[in-house]
Amino acid sequence: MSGKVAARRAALRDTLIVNAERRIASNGLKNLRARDLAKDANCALGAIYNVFGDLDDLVLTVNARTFRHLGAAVAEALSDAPQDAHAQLIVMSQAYHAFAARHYNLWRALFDIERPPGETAPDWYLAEMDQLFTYIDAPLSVLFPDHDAETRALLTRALFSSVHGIVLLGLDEASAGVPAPHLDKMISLVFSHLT
Amino acid sequence: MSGKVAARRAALRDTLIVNAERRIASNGLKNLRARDLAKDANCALGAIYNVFGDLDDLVLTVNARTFRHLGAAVAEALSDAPQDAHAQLIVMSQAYHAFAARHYNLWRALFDIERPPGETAPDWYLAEMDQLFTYIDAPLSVLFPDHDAETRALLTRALFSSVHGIVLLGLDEASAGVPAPHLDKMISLVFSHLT
DNA sequence: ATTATGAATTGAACACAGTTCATAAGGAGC
DNA sequence: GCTCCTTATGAACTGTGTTCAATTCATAAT
Repeated sequence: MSGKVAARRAALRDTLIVNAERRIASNGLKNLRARDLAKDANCALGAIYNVFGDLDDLVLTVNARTFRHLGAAVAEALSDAPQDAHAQLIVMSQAYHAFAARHYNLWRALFDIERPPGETAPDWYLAEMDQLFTYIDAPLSVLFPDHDAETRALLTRALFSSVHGIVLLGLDEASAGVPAPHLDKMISLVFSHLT
Repeated sequence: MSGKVAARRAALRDTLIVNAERRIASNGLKNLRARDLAKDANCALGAIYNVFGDLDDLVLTVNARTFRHLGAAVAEALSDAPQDAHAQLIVMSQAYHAFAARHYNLWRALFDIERPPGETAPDWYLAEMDQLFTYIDAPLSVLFPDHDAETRALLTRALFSSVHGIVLLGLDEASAGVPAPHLDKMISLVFSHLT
Protein backbone atom coordinates (compact mmCIF):
# COMPACT_ATOMS: atom_id res chain seq x y z
CA MET A 1 0.00 0.00 0.00
CA SER A 2 1.93 3.00 -1.21
CA GLY A 3 -0.95 5.33 -0.46
CA LYS A 4 -0.15 5.11 3.22
CA VAL A 5 2.25 8.00 3.08
CA ALA A 6 -0.01 10.07 0.88
CA ALA A 7 -2.92 9.54 3.26
CA ARG A 8 -0.86 10.55 6.26
CA ARG A 9 0.31 13.66 4.50
CA ALA A 10 -3.21 14.54 3.42
CA ALA A 11 -4.42 14.14 6.98
CA LEU A 12 -1.64 16.34 8.27
CA ARG A 13 -2.44 18.89 5.61
CA ASP A 14 -6.05 19.05 6.73
CA THR A 15 -5.12 19.24 10.38
CA LEU A 16 -2.75 22.09 9.69
CA ILE A 17 -5.33 23.97 7.65
CA VAL A 18 -8.03 23.59 10.27
CA ASN A 19 -5.75 24.69 13.10
CA ALA A 20 -4.27 27.55 11.12
CA GLU A 21 -7.75 28.77 10.34
CA ARG A 22 -8.75 28.54 13.98
CA ARG A 23 -5.62 30.35 15.13
CA ILE A 24 -5.94 33.09 12.53
CA ALA A 25 -9.60 33.54 13.36
CA SER A 26 -8.95 33.92 17.06
CA ASN A 27 -5.56 35.62 17.20
CA GLY A 28 -5.02 37.18 13.82
CA LEU A 29 -2.59 36.40 11.04
CA LYS A 30 0.38 38.06 12.66
CA ASN A 31 0.14 35.81 15.72
CA LEU A 32 0.29 32.60 13.73
CA ARG A 33 3.41 30.61 14.72
CA ALA A 34 4.84 27.57 13.01
CA ARG A 35 5.74 26.02 16.36
CA ASP A 36 2.19 26.43 17.67
CA LEU A 37 0.81 24.71 14.60
CA ALA A 38 3.25 21.84 15.02
CA LYS A 39 2.07 21.40 18.60
CA ASP A 40 -1.57 21.57 17.53
CA ALA A 41 -1.01 18.88 14.95
CA ASN A 42 1.30 16.77 17.13
CA CYS A 43 3.85 16.85 14.37
CA ALA A 44 7.45 17.90 14.02
CA LEU A 45 8.22 21.48 13.15
CA GLY A 46 9.76 20.41 9.87
CA ALA A 47 6.71 18.34 8.96
CA ILE A 48 4.88 21.52 8.07
CA TYR A 49 7.43 22.04 5.31
CA ASN A 50 6.88 18.55 3.94
CA VAL A 51 3.28 19.49 3.25
CA PHE A 52 3.46 23.21 2.52
CA GLY A 53 6.25 25.14 0.86
CA ASP A 54 6.22 27.66 3.67
CA LEU A 55 3.83 29.27 6.11
CA ASP A 56 2.53 31.63 3.46
CA ASP A 57 1.48 28.63 1.40
CA LEU A 58 -0.56 27.41 4.33
CA VAL A 59 -2.10 30.82 4.90
CA LEU A 60 -2.91 31.08 1.21
CA THR A 61 -4.76 27.80 1.47
CA VAL A 62 -6.75 29.11 4.41
CA ASN A 63 -7.41 32.26 2.42
CA ALA A 64 -8.79 30.27 -0.48
CA ARG A 65 -11.32 28.70 1.88
CA THR A 66 -12.17 32.05 3.39
CA PHE A 67 -12.70 33.62 0.01
CA ARG A 68 -15.01 30.77 -1.01
CA HIS A 69 -17.03 31.27 2.14
CA LEU A 70 -17.16 34.99 1.50
CA GLY A 71 -18.37 34.44 -2.04
CA ALA A 72 -20.99 32.01 -0.80
CA ALA A 73 -22.22 34.46 1.81
CA VAL A 74 -22.62 37.19 -0.78
CA ALA A 75 -24.31 34.81 -3.20
CA GLU A 76 -26.75 33.66 -0.56
CA ALA A 77 -27.63 37.21 0.39
CA LEU A 78 -28.18 37.97 -3.27
CA SER A 79 -30.47 34.98 -3.73
CA ASP A 80 -32.72 36.26 -0.96
CA ALA A 81 -32.69 39.82 -2.24
CA PRO A 82 -35.54 41.64 -3.91
CA GLN A 83 -35.54 42.33 -7.62
CA ASP A 84 -34.72 45.98 -7.22
CA ALA A 85 -31.21 46.69 -8.47
CA HIS A 86 -30.41 49.23 -5.77
CA ALA A 87 -31.60 46.85 -3.11
CA GLN A 88 -29.46 44.06 -4.54
CA LEU A 89 -26.33 46.16 -4.40
CA ILE A 90 -27.05 47.18 -0.84
CA VAL A 91 -27.86 43.65 0.30
CA MET A 92 -24.68 42.25 -1.22
CA SER A 93 -22.57 44.99 0.28
CA GLN A 94 -24.07 44.54 3.70
CA ALA A 95 -23.44 40.82 3.39
CA TYR A 96 -19.82 41.65 2.63
CA HIS A 97 -19.77 43.83 5.70
CA ALA A 98 -21.40 41.16 7.84
CA PHE A 99 -18.90 38.54 6.73
CA ALA A 100 -15.94 40.82 7.31
CA ALA A 101 -17.18 41.73 10.76
CA ARG A 102 -18.03 38.16 11.75
CA HIS A 103 -14.75 36.73 10.51
CA TYR A 104 -12.64 39.81 10.87
CA ASN A 105 -9.23 38.20 11.28
CA LEU A 106 -9.78 35.70 8.50
CA TRP A 107 -11.05 38.44 6.22
CA ARG A 108 -8.05 40.64 7.03
CA ALA A 109 -5.73 37.74 6.25
CA LEU A 110 -7.08 37.79 2.69
CA PHE A 111 -5.48 41.16 2.15
CA ASP A 112 -2.74 41.33 4.76
CA ILE A 113 -0.65 38.51 3.40
CA GLU A 114 1.97 39.91 1.15
CA ARG A 115 3.31 38.44 -1.98
CA PRO A 116 6.92 38.51 -3.11
CA PRO A 117 7.41 41.52 -5.39
CA GLY A 118 6.42 40.88 -8.98
CA GLU A 119 4.40 37.81 -8.08
CA THR A 120 0.78 37.91 -9.13
CA ALA A 121 -2.18 36.85 -7.04
CA PRO A 122 -3.16 33.18 -7.24
CA ASP A 123 -5.75 32.14 -9.78
CA TRP A 124 -8.44 31.25 -7.27
CA TYR A 125 -8.11 34.75 -5.86
CA LEU A 126 -8.69 36.40 -9.21
CA ALA A 127 -11.48 33.95 -10.04
CA GLU A 128 -13.30 34.57 -6.78
CA MET A 129 -12.88 38.30 -7.31
CA ASP A 130 -14.34 38.00 -10.78
CA GLN A 131 -17.29 36.15 -9.35
CA LEU A 132 -17.98 39.01 -6.96
CA PHE A 133 -17.67 41.44 -9.84
CA THR A 134 -20.21 39.43 -11.80
CA TYR A 135 -22.71 39.72 -8.97
CA ILE A 136 -22.28 43.47 -8.99
CA ASP A 137 -22.34 43.83 -12.73
CA ALA A 138 -25.89 42.51 -13.16
CA PRO A 139 -27.74 45.17 -11.18
CA LEU A 140 -25.48 47.84 -12.65
CA SER A 141 -26.57 46.79 -16.12
CA VAL A 142 -30.11 47.43 -15.04
CA LEU A 143 -29.33 50.79 -13.47
CA PHE A 144 -27.06 52.05 -16.24
CA PRO A 145 -28.04 50.38 -19.50
CA ASP A 146 -26.36 53.16 -21.47
CA HIS A 147 -22.85 52.49 -20.21
CA ASP A 148 -20.61 50.52 -22.51
CA ALA A 149 -19.09 47.32 -21.16
CA GLU A 150 -15.76 48.85 -20.24
CA THR A 151 -17.27 51.75 -18.35
CA ARG A 152 -19.55 49.38 -16.52
CA ALA A 153 -16.58 47.15 -15.67
CA LEU A 154 -14.80 50.15 -14.19
CA LEU A 155 -17.88 51.15 -12.23
CA THR A 156 -18.20 47.59 -10.96
CA ARG A 157 -14.61 47.58 -9.74
CA ALA A 158 -15.04 51.05 -8.31
CA LEU A 159 -18.12 50.12 -6.32
CA PHE A 160 -16.61 46.89 -5.02
CA SER A 161 -13.54 48.83 -3.96
CA SER A 162 -15.74 51.46 -2.35
CA VAL A 163 -17.57 48.94 -0.22
CA HIS A 164 -14.28 47.28 0.62
CA GLY A 165 -12.85 50.62 1.70
CA ILE A 166 -15.87 51.52 3.78
CA VAL A 167 -15.75 48.18 5.57
CA LEU A 168 -11.96 48.22 5.93
CA LEU A 169 -11.76 51.63 7.54
CA GLY A 170 -15.03 51.20 9.39
CA LEU A 171 -13.93 47.99 11.11
CA ASP A 172 -10.57 49.40 12.12
CA GLU A 173 -11.45 50.19 15.70
CA ALA A 174 -8.25 52.05 16.41
CA SER A 175 -8.53 54.64 13.69
CA ALA A 176 -12.12 55.05 12.66
CA GLY A 177 -14.29 52.66 14.60
CA VAL A 178 -17.80 53.04 13.35
CA PRO A 179 -20.64 51.02 14.90
CA ALA A 180 -22.08 48.33 12.63
CA PRO A 181 -25.44 50.02 11.99
CA HIS A 182 -23.65 53.18 10.93
CA LEU A 183 -21.52 51.16 8.55
CA ASP A 184 -24.61 49.68 6.98
CA LYS A 185 -26.08 53.13 6.67
CA MET A 186 -22.92 54.40 5.01
CA ILE A 187 -23.21 51.60 2.47
CA SER A 188 -26.84 52.30 1.72
CA LEU A 189 -26.18 56.04 1.56
CA VAL A 190 -23.60 55.59 -1.15
CA PHE A 191 -25.81 53.35 -3.21
CA SER A 192 -28.99 55.33 -2.66
CA HIS A 193 -27.27 58.35 -4.20
CA LEU A 194 -26.20 56.31 -7.18
CA THR A 195 -28.20 57.44 -10.19
CA MET B 1 26.34 73.83 28.24
CA SER B 2 23.84 71.11 28.97
CA GLY B 3 22.16 71.36 25.60
CA LYS B 4 25.02 69.41 24.01
CA VAL B 5 23.41 66.06 24.63
CA ALA B 6 19.98 67.27 23.65
CA ALA B 7 21.35 68.69 20.41
CA ARG B 8 23.14 65.48 19.52
CA ARG B 9 20.04 63.48 20.22
CA ALA B 10 17.92 65.83 18.17
CA ALA B 11 20.36 65.53 15.29
CA LEU B 12 20.33 61.75 15.51
CA ARG B 13 16.57 61.81 15.64
CA ASP B 14 16.40 63.81 12.44
CA THR B 15 18.95 61.63 10.72
CA LEU B 16 17.01 58.52 11.64
CA ILE B 17 13.75 60.00 10.44
CA VAL B 18 15.19 61.10 7.12
CA ASN B 19 16.83 57.75 6.47
CA ALA B 20 13.83 55.77 7.59
CA GLU B 21 11.67 57.79 5.26
CA ARG B 22 14.08 57.19 2.38
CA ARG B 23 14.29 53.47 3.08
CA ILE B 24 10.53 53.07 3.42
CA ALA B 25 9.96 55.05 0.24
CA SER B 26 12.34 52.93 -1.78
CA ASN B 27 12.02 49.49 -0.23
CA GLY B 28 8.73 49.49 1.65
CA LEU B 29 7.96 49.34 5.34
CA LYS B 30 8.55 45.63 5.69
CA ASN B 31 12.15 45.97 4.50
CA LEU B 32 13.07 48.53 7.11
CA ARG B 33 15.83 47.17 9.37
CA ALA B 34 17.13 48.62 12.61
CA ARG B 35 20.69 47.64 11.70
CA ASP B 36 20.48 49.37 8.34
CA LEU B 37 19.29 52.55 9.99
CA ALA B 38 22.13 52.39 12.50
CA LYS B 39 24.62 52.09 9.63
CA ASP B 40 22.95 54.96 7.77
CA ALA B 41 23.21 57.17 10.81
CA ASN B 42 26.67 55.95 11.84
CA CYS B 43 25.32 55.19 15.24
CA ALA B 44 25.14 52.20 17.50
CA LEU B 45 22.23 49.85 17.17
CA GLY B 46 21.10 50.68 20.67
CA ALA B 47 21.25 54.41 19.99
CA ILE B 48 18.02 54.13 18.07
CA TYR B 49 16.34 53.13 21.30
CA ASN B 50 17.72 56.14 23.12
CA VAL B 51 15.80 58.36 20.76
CA PHE B 52 12.73 56.29 19.88
CA GLY B 53 10.88 53.85 22.06
CA ASP B 54 11.01 51.25 19.33
CA LEU B 55 11.03 51.03 15.55
CA ASP B 56 7.29 51.55 15.40
CA ASP B 57 7.76 54.88 17.15
CA LEU B 58 10.14 55.91 14.40
CA VAL B 59 7.80 54.72 11.67
CA LEU B 60 4.93 56.56 13.33
CA THR B 61 7.00 59.73 13.18
CA VAL B 62 7.63 59.18 9.49
CA ASN B 63 3.93 58.53 9.05
CA ALA B 64 3.05 61.81 10.69
CA ARG B 65 5.18 63.62 8.11
CA THR B 66 3.67 61.63 5.29
CA PHE B 67 0.15 62.36 6.44
CA ARG B 68 0.93 66.07 6.61
CA HIS B 69 2.27 65.99 3.06
CA LEU B 70 -0.79 64.07 1.95
CA GLY B 71 -3.09 66.63 3.55
CA ALA B 72 -1.14 69.45 1.94
CA ALA B 73 -1.36 67.81 -1.49
CA VAL B 74 -5.11 67.46 -1.20
CA ALA B 75 -5.48 71.00 0.09
CA GLU B 76 -3.44 72.40 -2.77
CA ALA B 77 -5.48 70.52 -5.33
CA LEU B 78 -8.60 71.86 -3.71
CA SER B 79 -7.35 75.42 -3.82
CA ASP B 80 -6.86 75.14 -7.57
CA ALA B 81 -10.22 73.47 -8.12
CA PRO B 82 -13.28 75.05 -9.72
CA GLN B 83 -16.28 76.06 -7.66
CA ASP B 84 -18.38 73.13 -8.78
CA ALA B 85 -18.92 70.74 -5.89
CA HIS B 86 -18.68 67.61 -8.02
CA ALA B 87 -15.47 68.85 -9.56
CA GLN B 88 -14.02 69.59 -6.14
CA LEU B 89 -14.71 66.08 -4.91
CA ILE B 90 -13.15 64.60 -8.02
CA VAL B 91 -10.09 66.83 -7.92
CA MET B 92 -9.42 66.04 -4.28
CA SER B 93 -9.85 62.33 -4.84
CA GLN B 94 -7.55 62.32 -7.81
CA ALA B 95 -5.01 64.25 -5.75
CA TYR B 96 -5.30 61.51 -3.15
CA HIS B 97 -4.73 58.97 -5.87
CA ALA B 98 -1.77 60.88 -7.28
CA PHE B 99 -0.13 61.15 -3.88
CA ALA B 100 -0.67 57.48 -3.11
CA ALA B 101 0.76 56.44 -6.46
CA ARG B 102 3.73 58.81 -6.27
CA HIS B 103 4.64 57.86 -2.70
CA TYR B 104 3.19 54.39 -2.69
CA ASN B 105 5.37 52.81 -0.01
CA LEU B 106 5.10 55.78 2.32
CA TRP B 107 1.36 55.91 1.81
CA ARG B 108 1.03 52.19 2.49
CA ALA B 109 3.06 52.60 5.67
CA LEU B 110 0.30 54.90 6.96
CA PHE B 111 -2.07 51.96 7.08
CA ASP B 112 0.21 48.93 7.26
CA ILE B 113 1.71 49.70 10.62
CA GLU B 114 -0.21 47.90 13.28
CA ARG B 115 -0.95 49.07 16.71
CA PRO B 116 -0.98 46.94 19.84
CA PRO B 117 -4.53 45.68 20.43
CA GLY B 118 -6.73 48.14 22.24
CA GLU B 119 -4.44 51.06 21.49
CA THR B 120 -6.04 53.93 19.66
CA ALA B 121 -4.56 55.82 16.74
CA PRO B 122 -2.34 58.79 17.62
CA ASP B 123 -3.92 62.20 17.85
CA TRP B 124 -2.19 63.63 14.79
CA TYR B 125 -3.62 60.76 12.78
CA LEU B 126 -7.17 61.48 13.84
CA ALA B 127 -6.65 65.21 13.40
CA GLU B 128 -5.27 64.84 9.89
CA MET B 129 -8.14 62.52 9.07
CA ASP B 130 -10.63 65.07 10.36
CA GLN B 131 -9.02 67.69 8.17
CA LEU B 132 -9.56 65.51 5.11
CA PHE B 133 -13.15 64.94 6.19
CA THR B 134 -13.63 68.69 6.46
CA TYR B 135 -12.48 69.19 2.88
CA ILE B 136 -15.03 66.63 1.73
CA ASP B 137 -17.83 67.92 3.90
CA ALA B 138 -18.01 71.35 2.27
CA PRO B 139 -18.93 70.28 -1.26
CA LEU B 140 -21.29 67.67 0.17
CA SER B 141 -23.15 70.41 2.00
CA VAL B 142 -23.67 72.07 -1.35
CA LEU B 143 -24.78 68.90 -3.08
CA PHE B 144 -27.02 67.64 -0.29
CA PRO B 145 -28.27 70.58 1.73
CA ASP B 146 -31.20 68.52 3.02
CA HIS B 147 -29.10 65.97 4.86
CA ASP B 148 -28.75 66.49 8.58
CA ALA B 149 -25.26 66.81 10.02
CA GLU B 150 -24.96 63.19 11.10
CA THR B 151 -26.04 61.79 7.78
CA ARG B 152 -23.64 64.09 6.01
CA ALA B 153 -20.85 63.03 8.35
CA LEU B 154 -21.55 59.41 7.48
CA LEU B 155 -21.61 60.19 3.78
CA THR B 156 -18.33 62.05 4.14
CA ARG B 157 -16.68 59.10 5.82
CA ALA B 158 -18.21 56.75 3.29
CA LEU B 159 -16.92 58.68 0.33
CA PHE B 160 -13.46 59.08 1.76
CA SER B 161 -13.37 55.35 2.44
CA SER B 162 -14.62 54.68 -1.07
CA VAL B 163 -11.83 56.64 -2.66
CA HIS B 164 -9.36 55.03 -0.33
CA GLY B 165 -10.62 51.60 -1.30
CA ILE B 166 -10.51 52.36 -5.01
CA VAL B 167 -6.95 53.59 -4.76
CA LEU B 168 -5.89 50.78 -2.42
CA LEU B 169 -7.12 47.96 -4.61
CA GLY B 170 -6.30 49.78 -7.81
CA LEU B 171 -2.65 50.29 -6.90
CA ASP B 172 -2.21 46.70 -5.77
CA GLU B 173 -0.51 45.46 -8.90
CA ALA B 174 -0.61 41.82 -7.88
CA SER B 175 -4.34 41.52 -7.39
CA ALA B 176 -6.12 44.16 -9.38
CA GLY B 177 -3.60 46.38 -11.08
CA VAL B 178 -5.52 49.09 -12.87
CA PRO B 179 -3.69 51.70 -14.97
CA ALA B 180 -3.68 55.19 -13.50
CA PRO B 181 -6.05 56.78 -16.05
CA HIS B 182 -8.57 54.02 -15.37
CA LEU B 183 -8.29 54.67 -11.68
CA ASP B 184 -9.03 58.34 -12.22
CA LYS B 185 -11.98 57.41 -14.35
CA MET B 186 -13.28 55.09 -11.65
CA ILE B 187 -13.12 57.94 -9.19
CA SER B 188 -14.94 60.37 -11.47
CA LEU B 189 -17.51 57.71 -12.35
CA VAL B 190 -18.46 57.22 -8.73
CA PHE B 191 -18.80 60.93 -8.08
CA SER B 192 -20.52 61.73 -11.35
CA HIS B 193 -23.29 59.31 -10.37
CA LEU B 194 -23.66 60.93 -7.01
CA THR B 195 -26.93 62.82 -6.93
C1' DA C 1 43.61 71.60 35.85
C1' DT C 2 42.09 67.56 38.02
C1' DT C 3 39.00 64.55 39.54
C1' DA C 4 34.53 62.59 40.79
C1' DT C 5 29.96 61.59 39.66
C1' DG C 6 26.17 60.32 37.14
C1' DA C 7 24.14 60.34 32.64
C1' DA C 8 24.52 58.77 27.92
C1' DT C 9 26.27 55.47 24.58
C1' DT C 10 27.63 51.18 22.97
C1' DG C 11 27.29 46.63 20.78
C1' DA C 12 27.47 41.89 22.29
C1' DA C 13 24.01 39.07 23.90
C1' DC C 14 19.12 37.70 24.20
C1' DA C 15 14.56 36.18 22.73
C1' DC C 16 12.06 34.57 19.31
C1' DA C 17 10.71 34.06 14.56
C1' DG C 18 10.82 30.93 9.86
C1' DT C 19 13.37 27.68 7.55
C1' DT C 20 16.85 23.98 6.60
C1' DC C 21 19.20 19.64 6.63
C1' DA C 22 22.04 15.82 8.71
C1' DT C 23 20.30 12.10 10.96
C1' DA C 24 16.93 8.67 12.43
C1' DA C 25 12.90 6.09 11.51
C1' DG C 26 9.90 3.79 8.53
C1' DG C 27 8.06 1.29 4.60
C1' DA C 28 8.50 -1.43 -0.01
C1' DG C 29 10.34 -5.02 -2.58
C1' DC C 30 12.76 -9.23 -2.59
C1' DG D 1 14.89 -10.75 7.49
C1' DC D 2 17.50 -7.68 4.88
C1' DT D 3 18.38 -3.90 1.92
C1' DC D 4 17.49 0.42 0.03
C1' DC D 5 15.10 4.41 -0.69
C1' DT D 6 11.66 7.54 1.06
C1' DT D 7 9.94 10.26 4.74
C1' DA D 8 9.99 12.44 9.29
C1' DT D 9 12.44 14.68 12.88
C1' DG D 10 14.00 18.57 15.67
C1' DA D 11 18.44 20.70 16.70
C1' DA D 12 20.78 24.14 14.42
C1' DC D 13 21.02 28.18 11.31
C1' DT D 14 19.71 32.79 9.90
C1' DG D 15 17.84 36.98 10.58
C1' DT D 16 14.96 39.94 13.28
C1' DG D 17 13.91 43.69 17.22
C1' DT D 18 15.23 44.71 21.70
C1' DT D 19 17.93 44.90 26.11
C1' DC D 20 21.41 46.02 29.46
C1' DA D 21 26.09 45.48 31.71
C1' DA D 22 30.10 47.74 30.62
C1' DT D 23 32.18 51.69 28.92
C1' DT D 24 32.66 56.41 27.56
C1' DC D 25 31.76 61.03 28.10
C1' DA D 26 30.06 65.59 29.87
C1' DT D 27 29.53 68.38 33.71
C1' DA D 28 30.52 70.43 38.08
C1' DA D 29 33.07 70.60 42.31
C1' DT D 30 37.52 71.29 44.16
